[in-house]
Order: sequence, then structure tokens, then C-alpha cells
Amino acid sequence: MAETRATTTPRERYRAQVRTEIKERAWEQIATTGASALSLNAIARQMGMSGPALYRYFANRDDLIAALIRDAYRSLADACRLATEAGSGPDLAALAHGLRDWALADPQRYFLVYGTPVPGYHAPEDTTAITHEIMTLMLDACAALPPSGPASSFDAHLADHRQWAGDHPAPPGALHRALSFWTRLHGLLSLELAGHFAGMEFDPAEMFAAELDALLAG
Amino acid sequence: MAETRATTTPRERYRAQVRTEIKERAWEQIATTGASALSLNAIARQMGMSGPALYRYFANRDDLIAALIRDAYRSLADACRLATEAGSGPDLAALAHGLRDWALADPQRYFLVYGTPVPGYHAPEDTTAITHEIMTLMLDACAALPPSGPASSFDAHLADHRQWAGDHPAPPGALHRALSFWTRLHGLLSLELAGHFAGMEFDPAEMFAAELDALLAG
DNA sequence: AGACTGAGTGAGAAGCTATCACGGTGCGCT
DNA sequence: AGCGCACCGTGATAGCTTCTCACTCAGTCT
Repeated sequence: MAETRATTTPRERYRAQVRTEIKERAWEQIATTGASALSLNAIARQMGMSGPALYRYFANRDDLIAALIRDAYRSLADACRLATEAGSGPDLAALAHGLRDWALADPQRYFLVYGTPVPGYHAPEDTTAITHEIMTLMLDACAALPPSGPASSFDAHLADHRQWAGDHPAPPGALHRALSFWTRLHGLLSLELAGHFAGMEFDPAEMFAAELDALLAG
Repeated sequence: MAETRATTTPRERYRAQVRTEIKERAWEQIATTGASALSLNAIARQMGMSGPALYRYFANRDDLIAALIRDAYRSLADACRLATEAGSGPDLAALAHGLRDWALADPQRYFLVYGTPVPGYHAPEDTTAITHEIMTLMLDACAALPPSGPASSFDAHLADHRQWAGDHPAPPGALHRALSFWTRLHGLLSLELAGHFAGMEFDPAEMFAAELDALLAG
């Protein structure tokens, strides 16, 4: 008893393990059938349990999905940080490729974060914190770039509405570039992942590279 | 019997009317609860019918949703055409505002077209035809603009992969601009409609205008 | 006028989420 | 070491869903 390693009791460790196994099964199911068809019963069957047992671990279906969304956000933020940390200093191109790789690795995971929202849904506090984290990575990378062309009227608007950037020292032009980076790459990725380029024979990767070049040239 | 106005029998007219009423109720429901929560039973209740009655009009839930998607595509194409036809000659700015107005008018309808796809889904033939229609409007408007800056390497790629543009005479630069128009405005709209700009205090309309300006300047 | 087509119904199967009361097991504390 | 409790898992159950089927009734067409 000299030093209670009281961090986790056996019960807590078991509980955490079952929770992650449930989430793993859920991810498998989502990848093949989409989040809207996620079935707690099916997960329980796969795990050799009875349906109601899962309610010991998640309050309800929405609670499980919320946990998955939270993990997806966390995973996205980690992927973005990892991508920028690879080189020396913030690197918008590396960030872009990290984002794209993460999206392509599991399209339904991307859609859980950026896809169709259910009308009533409000993001919980912790995911908005992660959103800020990701936005900061983008702002860092944009601030490290040489300043772009002439200031637009939207730049002026952003100078007055930069509360969302926290106290980040990036100039309005960098704020604008970060937002464009986000919206433009999202537009491309979301259409690609949703299969809207299916009939067209151009290479989405080439267009992604072209958009990124344009963003960097700014 | 001199001239059978055989276009529609009474039965067919009644059937068509009930079908459209079902779809109207479905739209109301989708607007408030999202498409994933669409309930045939609830629609039947609202119409004072028993649940199974709806199966006379739509083979199943997916068939109803497919019909709604088809109508949404049709509505989008009409809105785009109307927007461009207002002025004299193709007008990319008018097209952009038509698109935005259509999206804001019913976000869930926008998401039915461009939102999270269910993994197995393949768009039926007729919606891909409408997609081509919309793309043609974009290409017309882009081809009417003064040619943009220096050709990028993606322009060269598009010169070799322009099958999706049919036999549209637009040069590769216009093809590129049409694709950028689509992906960039979609990125912006989809994030705005999904509420991802919620905490941020800038005006999405201003950013939309800025993106459009950048697109027009090329 | 008679026959047929098709709309709507109730019953019912199979699936889902979610709640509840109940048994057993293993953890922690004395 | 052993007692007690907290917690896990189960079966039963309610209420919802989609969807099928046999049946009835009404309107349409010949």
C-alpha cells in the first residue's frame, strides 16, 4: 500500500475494454452499412451478448454514436497534428495530405464528422474544443506562408469577426486562407467520398493537388 | 369517342395525387427530423390511412426516398436554369446565387442530394442525366467568361479526361473552373448548412461572395 | 349490368430501441 | 479470510418500425 496505483480498478479496466470493443464493432458496421443503419442488437449478437447488456456501457444509441463522433474528431485532430509535425514547422501541404489520407482511410468516419447532420443535433463541448485544435493547426500553417495577394473585402470583414480564431496572431489574410483551405478541401473530399465524381474519369487526386497549389499560391 | 383524351384515366390522376401528397408529407417530416428518421407509418397516420396502404404507392421506404431524391435533383436543376435564364446569356454569379438560395431554402433537401451517401447506393440513370444537365449549365457559364490565367497541369489532365463534359466545346480552363465552382461552393454551403460555422461569427454570405469573386477572377 | 382492377384494411411476422426486475459473480473492505 | 455490495448480464416486455398477406369493397371499363 506504499503507493496506491489507484489509476484504474480491475472493474474499470474491464469496462473500458468492453466499451472499446463495442465501438470497434460499431465502426465495422458503419463502414459497411452507414451510421444510420447502426444496430445495437447486431453489435451485441456479434459479441455474444444479449441486447440490453450494451445499455450498461452506453446510455442509448445516440450516446454510442456521440462517442464515435468524439473519437472521430480526436482521430482527425491527431492525424492533422501528426502530418504537420513530420516536417520542420507548420506545413499547409502536409496538413492537406494528412487530411485527405485520413478521409480516404474511412469515408464513413469522415461523414460522421462532416456529413449530413440530424436537425436537432448540437455538438457537445469537447468536440468544439477539438475543432478549435484543428483550426489552430490550419491557422499556424497559413500564418507561416508568405502573405497572399491584395486584401479582399472579406478580409476586412474577418478583421472585425475574428473571435473564432481565439487569440491567434494570424493576420486577416491568413484567417481567410485557413477558411478557404477548410471549405475548398472539404468540398472536394466530400464530393469524392460521396461518389459524385464516379462517372467522370478525371483523377480526384490530381484535382486535389491543383486546389492545394492554388491555395498555396493564394 | 371522337378523340380519346387518353392521357390520364381518373384512377391514374387519383394515384398521382396521392403520390404527391405522400411526398409532401415526407418533405415536411424530413425538414424537421432528417431523412434517416422518415417514417412511413407516421405519414400514413397524418393522411388518415393505415400503414400498409402506402405500399400501393411506393414499393418500400427506399423507393420513396429515391423518388424524393429524384425530385430534389429535378428541383435543383430547375432552380439553376431559372437563375441563369433571368439575365441575358449564361451568368456564373447568377448561377451561384441560385444554387445558394436553393440550398438555404431547405437544407435537408440539399443534403438529400449532396449529403452522406449510404454505402451501397448507386444513383439511378435519370438522376445522372440531371447531374449532366446541371454540369452543362456550369460549363456554359464558365465558357462565357474570359479565359483564366495560365494553364495548370490539372488543365492538361482535364484535356485528356473530358469525357464527363460530353461534347461541350469549353476549353480545359473552363472545365477546370466549372469543377472548382462546383466543389468550392459545395464545400462552403455544406459546412454552413451543417452548422459548422455556428460558433464563428463571420457572415457566411460574405465568404460566399468572396469565393465567388475569386472564382470569377479566375 | 356484370366482371375486373385496384385501393384500403386488419392481422401478423420480424426487427429494432429501450426499460425493468431478477440472478449471479467478482471486487474491495473489514 | 470472509462478508457485503456494486455491478454485469439475462429474459420478459412494451412500443415502435418496415413490410407481407388475405380479404373486402368501390369504382371503372366493356
